[in-house]
Amino acid sequence: MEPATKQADTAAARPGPCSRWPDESVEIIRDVLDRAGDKWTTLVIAALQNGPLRYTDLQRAIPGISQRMLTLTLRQLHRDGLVTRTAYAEVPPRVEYALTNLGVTLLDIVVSLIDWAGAHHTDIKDNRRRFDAGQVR
Amino acid sequence: MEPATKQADTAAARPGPCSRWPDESVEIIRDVLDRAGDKWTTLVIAALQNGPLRYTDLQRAIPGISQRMLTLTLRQLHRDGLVTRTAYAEVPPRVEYALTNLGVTLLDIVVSLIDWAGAHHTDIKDNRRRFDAGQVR
DNA sequence: CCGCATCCTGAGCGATACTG
DNA sequence: CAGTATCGCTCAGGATGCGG
Repeated sequence: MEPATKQADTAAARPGPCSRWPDESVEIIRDVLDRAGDKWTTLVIAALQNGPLRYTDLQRAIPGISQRMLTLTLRQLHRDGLVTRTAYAEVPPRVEYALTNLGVTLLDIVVSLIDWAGAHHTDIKDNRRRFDAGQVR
Repeated sequence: MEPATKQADTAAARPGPCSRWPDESVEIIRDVLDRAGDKWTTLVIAALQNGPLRYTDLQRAIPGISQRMLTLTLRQLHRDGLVTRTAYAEVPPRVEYALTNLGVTLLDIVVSLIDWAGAHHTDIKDNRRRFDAGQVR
């Protein structure tokens, strides 16, 4: 497709996937990307798709998660403004987590990702099997 | 695999975000999700959006990646059938990587994610600053 | 030029026990 | 109920060097 001879004068502009944004933003975008694509983040966001949930409800909604990771993930999400944390001063105490508007915008993508995984995991399992059998093409 | 009879105690039948699919698939979906949301995977997929690239081109297109991670990520993607690996028996050798059809389906989501990060990283940076300043609400 | 193998470090994560 | 604190351990991943 592309002749490799253009590498001489492209010192200023990086031909990368992030080239749409100024260089300074790239780190942050990476950071955001890392957080958003994170395993637990994805699952927590998805778990909140039908409305607010309490801490223990979340823990039950996400089978494999440990207390530590749930707490950490929720704090990150709260810090980033993706979820709200509402503590009711009651006895017994009650804390609810819910998606913010920003969180909802991410939800769409997260749902897409989960759907994708659900739709193609069979193909992928198959591909892996074939690859492991004989180093295909 | 596992006996279908005694499974009741752990996370067998929990109403979670993945409850749309049979329980056996959940692990695999998790696995796929983990892979698909992976930092380097995302960037590699995005880097290939405009067509095939050679190994070193990919390395240049993704500034922070190490050889090890690039090799590993590419092998995973190849194994999962998301990219093709074509080695030309030339001197000097040339190897090109390209998205498969399956890879392209993931590309859409990956692009969405990157766009999302690009669109909201300012908000998020702001949110973080505010959170760190005083433990807001 | 392409890519794999090895070594090594430390961050991430799970398990457990403890407070408000 | 909703977290925090501490301890280990695994393993992601960077640096280096070799092989095709």
